Amino acid sequence: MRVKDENKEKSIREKAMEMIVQEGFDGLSMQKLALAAGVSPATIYIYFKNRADLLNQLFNEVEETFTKVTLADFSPEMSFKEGLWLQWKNRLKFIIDYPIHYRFHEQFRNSPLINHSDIKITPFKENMKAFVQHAVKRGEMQKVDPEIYWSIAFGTFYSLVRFHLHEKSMMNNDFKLTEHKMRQAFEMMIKSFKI
Amino acid sequence: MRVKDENKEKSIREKAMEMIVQEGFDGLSMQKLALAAGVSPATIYIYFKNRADLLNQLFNEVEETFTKVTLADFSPEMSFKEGLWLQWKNRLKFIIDYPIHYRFHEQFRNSPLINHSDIKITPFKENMKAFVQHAVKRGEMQKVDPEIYWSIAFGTFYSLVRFHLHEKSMMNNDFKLTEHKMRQAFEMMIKSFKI
DNA sequence: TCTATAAGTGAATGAATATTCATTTATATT
DNA sequence: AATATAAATGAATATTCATTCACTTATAGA
Repeated sequence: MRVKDENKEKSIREKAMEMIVQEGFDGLSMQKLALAAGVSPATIYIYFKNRADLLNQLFNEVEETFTKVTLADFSPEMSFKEGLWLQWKNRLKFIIDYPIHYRFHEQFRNSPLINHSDIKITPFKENMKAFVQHAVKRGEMQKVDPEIYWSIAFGTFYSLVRFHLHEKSMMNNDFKLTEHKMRQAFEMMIKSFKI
Repeated sequence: MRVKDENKEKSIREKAMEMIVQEGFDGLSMQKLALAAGVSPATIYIYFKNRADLLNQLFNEVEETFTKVTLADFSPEMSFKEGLWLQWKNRLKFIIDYPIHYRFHEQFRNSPLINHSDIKITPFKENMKAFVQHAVKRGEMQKVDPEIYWSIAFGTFYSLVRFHLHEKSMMNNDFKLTEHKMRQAFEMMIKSFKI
């Protein structure tokens, strides 16, 4: 039998994400996508059940990559400060290495599509839960509702990223959120957790 | 001459926002909108130049309301802590009083449409700039790049809101981010600014 | 080399899309 | 009451849409 050309699927996935990032969800039509990916419209339906399935698969792909990058070198036993800083660095790495993934993800999670989608659960939450439990046990932080320290630790980070994305264009490669500035923000933020 | 029926425009605006919040940008078609608003498709084009103009006008309307609510009772001369807390309360009020506006705004600002739109400048930034200048002069906070304290102060807030929106449904009226919990997060967050 | 089979296709389908236009309707002014 | 005028309309237009289908192509195993 004829063998599957993996470049085809990859091309479809890549172009789809690019189109969505550049033109939004209503900018993605199957025919335009097929054209951009150098493929027949019908071919898309070999790899994806339909348009919604394509979007869901893209989202899951992004989540997978995100989890992989973010958890690199991370261990729940790390000290609170060290672990959080690694998370910041990893997340920034993801944003820089996969800018289109990142923008697609931001767009998707703020859209109502997220409700209709069947998203896989990432191993992420459990990891972070254990991380905090260790930190509390060691007395490195107060015991408060998880959403509170989450919000301080990552809300600050993403807001910082956002500021840099809005001023300059990440796409034009002038996305320079220096480690120095990140560290400065981090050192201030981390004071929140002083007991 | 025949007089303009203001209910018609209001209905179009409201239904459009609802549809976008519920189904996303590609869920908004002019014909469905006309049907929902109880109006002929052609009527929409009396009030809006085209689809893009409609979206932009909606966004500007939201920004206007947002600015009004957020700056209520606010003065740049307030102490840093007091002023920030008022901002948190005002922003929460906006989210609770105008849930659809809020969700529309979140969706819009994360979409590529934001680049093509001609958005009016809000009096917001200048207000906040003055606010921080006063605080620095009074020695209530360190002098750092604005994006840093912005990120800590509001990144934390919006992240907290987001947590509550994802768990429960704001639409179902069980959006209960209590002032107590907000205050708890605020007290931790504000420690970042201790000199 | 032949064959079975899944990959891949271009053209077609009917539904939905944004926008326009000739026409009707309501009202402020005369 | 008559008129001028802009609001409002329903139907029509030409595109574009997601998806399907009958067909062709490539290749693994015989």
